[in-house]
Parts: sequence; structure tokens; C-alpha cells
Amino acid sequence: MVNPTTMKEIARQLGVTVSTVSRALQNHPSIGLRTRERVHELAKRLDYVPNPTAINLKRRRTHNIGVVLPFLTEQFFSTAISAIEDVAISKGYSVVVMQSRNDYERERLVVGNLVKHGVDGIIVSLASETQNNSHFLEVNKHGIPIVFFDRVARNLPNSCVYVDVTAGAIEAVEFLLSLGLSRIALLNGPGTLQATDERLKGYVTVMNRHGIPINRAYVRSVNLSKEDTAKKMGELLDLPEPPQAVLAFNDYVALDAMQVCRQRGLAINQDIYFGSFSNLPFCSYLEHPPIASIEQFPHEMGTKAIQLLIAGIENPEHFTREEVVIPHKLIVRQ
Amino acid sequence: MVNPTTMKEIARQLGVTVSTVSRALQNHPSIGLRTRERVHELAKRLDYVPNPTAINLKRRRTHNIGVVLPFLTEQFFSTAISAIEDVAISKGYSVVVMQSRNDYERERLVVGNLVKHGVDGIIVSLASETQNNSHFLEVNKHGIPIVFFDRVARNLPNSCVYVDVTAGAIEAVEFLLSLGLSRIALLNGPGTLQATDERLKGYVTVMNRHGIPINRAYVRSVNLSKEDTAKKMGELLDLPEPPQAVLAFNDYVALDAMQVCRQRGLAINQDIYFGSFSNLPFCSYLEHPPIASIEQFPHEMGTKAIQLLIAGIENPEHFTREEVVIPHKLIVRQ
DNA sequence: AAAAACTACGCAACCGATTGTGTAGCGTTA
DNA sequence: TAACGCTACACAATCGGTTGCGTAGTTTTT
Repeated sequence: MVNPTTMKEIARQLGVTVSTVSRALQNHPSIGLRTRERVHELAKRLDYVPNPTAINLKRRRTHNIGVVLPFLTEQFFSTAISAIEDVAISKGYSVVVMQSRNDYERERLVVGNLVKHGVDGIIVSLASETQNNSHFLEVNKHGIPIVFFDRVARNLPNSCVYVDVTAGAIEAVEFLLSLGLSRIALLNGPGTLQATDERLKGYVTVMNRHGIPINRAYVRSVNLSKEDTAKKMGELLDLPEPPQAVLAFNDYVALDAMQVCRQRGLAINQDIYFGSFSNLPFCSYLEHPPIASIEQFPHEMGTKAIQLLIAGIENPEHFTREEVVIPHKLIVRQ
Repeated sequence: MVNPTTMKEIARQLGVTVSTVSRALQNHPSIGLRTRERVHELAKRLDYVPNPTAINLKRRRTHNIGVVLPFLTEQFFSTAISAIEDVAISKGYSVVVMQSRNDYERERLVVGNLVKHGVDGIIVSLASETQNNSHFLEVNKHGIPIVFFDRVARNLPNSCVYVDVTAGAIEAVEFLLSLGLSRIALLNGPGTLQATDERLKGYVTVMNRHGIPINRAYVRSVNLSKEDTAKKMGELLDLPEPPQAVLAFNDYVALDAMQVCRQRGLAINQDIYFGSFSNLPFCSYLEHPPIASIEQFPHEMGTKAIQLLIAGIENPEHFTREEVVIPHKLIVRQ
């Protein structure tokens, strides 16, 4: 069953040395034509597959790239990974995935695993609970390049790829205002996420710009769980003057919030409007989707992230920190 | 920047041999307490991380598991991977993902990559276009265990995990009939997929059971692309006597087909009903979801698949082919 | 006090490749 | 024909660990 065909075996059967076999398989010019042919032939007959581990040991490279993100099941991330995997394969790398589940401890753990595992580089989208970046400093100390995407840590010396969420939030809020909706709530993400601050900043900017006083009760944080979103949305609706529109942290939050609205008999895009981030593909199947969503192009983000990472892996000497801002786009639905 | 601290370096600084360092780090009893402590101390000071590649080479194990499936972006698969990754981590393995994009050639390629990569085992959900399994025989020849899940190849000597789709189809069709709908169409998958046959078998079984003649025009195959689904659904609606209900290959097909219906002014769950497979979570956000869906429990499938695989990796001598049938469940909505 | 038994390491082979260098054997050149 | 140069391999170190076995030096046993 097992097939431990090694160069040594081929060498033994042919009465030559391992180095000859190695060179023959690489078509090294210093090996005679006859010998080369015999080696290739026998290798094929014995189903020889070079041992990648041995080669990695010699080359001090594994051609493995680790990817750490909150949830594989969120389409935003699976789309990004899909793009990452695509580029990786085309460049001869493999992708090792680990999910943090938005849990700081688990993020530490899996990042450590990747280092122990011996990846050549790591791509990370931060867990929402992460407030401490020491585990990444650790990775840097080992000379393993990191690239952050979407949920980035801009205070670290690593490259990152993200969209200008503040600008996106500004566009989204402006759009909602342009519909004549002035009572706009913000169902924001957890305070640990930079993306949360940025959305808030955009929101505040627009409100100020239009001289609309900010209603503190309209601004709420959710921990991204369905339950918390439902609770916070309920609180918004219970307000004496409930919002006419809600800008949600992302489509998942929007959907969960919209469900609460429907349960209370509110008609989406009529009694209440939603704006959100991500523009997830399945929203196109909804009869009443969020009226506007900021597309963040996860495919492009993933692609850019791995390109930066591979560049960093293959040219460590020319490494320079880069911040790539992927253009976002306001998608208005029907 | 780079940190190539090796045992050799530790040994040199401490004036002992590498074997002593190795044993000290493993807390081998034959190493004196004093020496052991000094080694541990220095190792920590130098940020020593054992080189996994070297260890893998010695142990002839990489603790890597390859997973090949059509699309990471389909929630059914990302849920399965998520479960796989979870178990993998808890057992000390890492997951390398590759998507086949339902393309036979790409499947061959990535399976080959995984072998070259040196994974300890592979989990596969077949590409819809795959009609030839020689690439898996190749893998078997190298003694690398494989476990198939969901889209399985039952003619190979490998274990597999799947749901009884035929039984699911039977339940779904029976349910549609119980609603008084007798003109039921089947928007099936590609003929290369075993799952397609099984759905057909279930469909035929119920129709025969109820003495309903099978209308050949009601049974169509789609290649799972949105366009093809739209085309075939359109053809169904153009029939002189269009179906009252459609059993779709999965939720994606159902959604694409439903969209065509809506565009033609048909009300879902009123003018036409849909049954499908997968019960994707986001269907719960739809106002008019497919009335019934067969839940296939991707999380359980993934979990079972990797358990079988790891068992096969760790006890190759007791390997026995297993076919695990995960119980499905008919979900009726609202 | 000599033999036996430990203790605490060192030595060296090994995992499966890659690669720099050394060298027979043969044909060329002068 | 002796010196020289090629061709086509072999030898051996190396990547970074693991592990069986051997053995000084010390302690325990008789």
C-alpha cells in the first residue's frame, strides 16, 4: 500500500548514487543521456514522488501560507480565501486556513500553530475581540511576513489591505439622507474593531456636515451575534422616536435587524430603510434587501493581500510596509 | 529580522551536543536537571521554535490534511470546512484547502498538488464534472488515505460520508404532493454527479408510488450555473402546462429558479412552490423561501469525514472502508 | 575495595533530498 | 606519448531535528 519510493531506492536499483539520481531528475547537464533516461524511466515505473518535506528542509521554505480569519462561513471571508487560494496555487503555494471565531485566545492559538507549522507567511483578518497584538509581534520576531486585510492592525509594521470604511460610511449616510431620511441610526460593530470607529467617524461627519444633532440613543454597538443584534434593534424600535433608517455594520447585522423589523410588522424599504456594508451576493435574492450596501470587494482584497505577502516572502530584502486601500462602491438596490 | 535559532546554536552556546539539547527540551529523564533548565532557559531567551519541517521529515508525517471541494464560497462547503478545521486543530492537524471549481482538470491538478505537498490524508467532495477517478487511484497508490463526503465516489476503496439523497428526495416530493401539488418538476444537477441520479431515483419512486405518469419535460439537468438554471427554469415555465412545484438540486438552484419566477410575476409559495436540498442558513432571511428543504448537516458530515480520515491516518493497519450515512431532515418553512 | 549499577551525556546514524567538489576514464593536443 | 581537458559520475556535507547505543564518572552494593 504505502509507497516510500525514494531516490535511494532508484539509485540502488540502478547501481548509481543518490546524487546522480537527483541530478538526472533535474536534467542536470552533467548526467549522461543514457543514465538520465534510465532514471526517469524507473522513477515513473516506481511512482516516485519527491518528498516535499525533505525539499522544504533543504530550501528552508515550505510554500505554505497561513490564513487566519474570523469565520470561514461568512461569505465575505470565504470569497477572500477563494481569491487567495487561487493566486496561491498559481504561484506554487498552498493555503492553510484557520478560523479565530472572533475569539482572541483562539486567534493567539492558531497564529502560534501556524508558526510552529512553518508557514512562509500569514494573512490575517483580525478577530473582533482582539485588542492586543503581541502575538503578531511574536511572529514578526521570527521573520515571518504578515499581511492584514479588511480587519487590519495599522499600528503594526506589517502591510495591510482594506477599504476606506469611513468614506464608505459617508457615502451610505449621505445616500440615506438623500432619500429624505434624517433619523438615521447606526448599528455598529464591537468597539475593539477599528472598522467600528471608522463607520462612526463617517456617520458623525455626515451628520455634522448637515447640521443634524447626533442622537446618542441612535448609535449602538453589537457583538455581531444574531441575538445581540436583535436586542439592539429592538431597543432602537422601542425608542419614542424610532429611526427611519439604519446603517448596519455589515449585511449580516442588517439582515438580523431587518428580521426584527419584519416581526414587528414594519415593511422594509418603506417603513424603515437599511444601509450596510459588504453587499453579500445572496442579498440579491431578497425581495427587500438593504437599499444600499457598500461593496468591499473581498476578492480584490484577498488577491492584493496575497500578492503583497508573496512579494514579501520572495523578496524579504526589499520589504516595505504598504497600505493598500481598495476602492469601495456604494451599491443602491432597485 | 529572521530568527534561525536552532538546537545547534543552543548546543554551541551551552557547550553540549545537539542530542542533549533535543532531549532536554523533551524533558527526557536521562538529562540532568541543571542542564535541562539551562537549555530551556536559553531556548526561551533565543525564541527557539523547533523547525517543523525537520521534525516532519523524521516522523514521516506532516500533520497536514488536504481538503478538496468545489467552491469555498458555497455555504454548504464552507460550513463543512469549518467543522473539519475545528476537529483538525483539536487533534493537532492543519487544513490545506483547495477548490476544484467543479472542474475536472483543476481537481486533478489540486489533488496532485496535495500529494506533492505531502499531506497525510485528503478529504474530497467531487467536482461536478468529474467522471474519471484515476487521480484518486493514484493517491491511493501512494498510501495516502482519502475520505469522500457529500459528493462521493462509492466505487473507490475509500470511506465516504453522505446523506441518503434518494430518501430525502422521496420525503420532499411526498411533501409537495401532500400540499396537493401534482405537477412537480425536477431541476436536477449534472448527470456526472451521483447525487443527481439519487434525486431522480427518489422523484421517480414517489411518482410511481402515486401512479403519476412521469412527464419527461419536467425533468431537467442544470450545470449549477445561474445562467443555466435560469434557462431551464424558463423552459419549464414555457411549457403548455407548467409545473406547480419544483424540486431543485439545491438551494442555490432553487434561488436562481425562483428569481426567474418572480421576474415573470409568479408569487413564490402561491403560484409555484419550491423544494430543495441543503437548507442554507440564509434562506431563513427570505420572505418567501423554498417551502421545504432537505437539511444535509454539512457540519456533521465534515466532522465525521475528518474523524474517519484521522483514524485512517493514525491506524493504517486497522483501516476498513466505511460508508457513513448522515441522517437528513426535511425542513418545512413557515 | 572491587564489582555492579546508575547518572548524564556524547557519538553517530538517520529522515530524503540538494549541491559543491573530487576523480576515474577516455579522447585531444602538441 | 606525456600532458591536458572533458565527460559522467561518486563522495560527502548539509538542512534541523530524533534516537539507539556507548561510556566516562560517580554512587551503591557486597
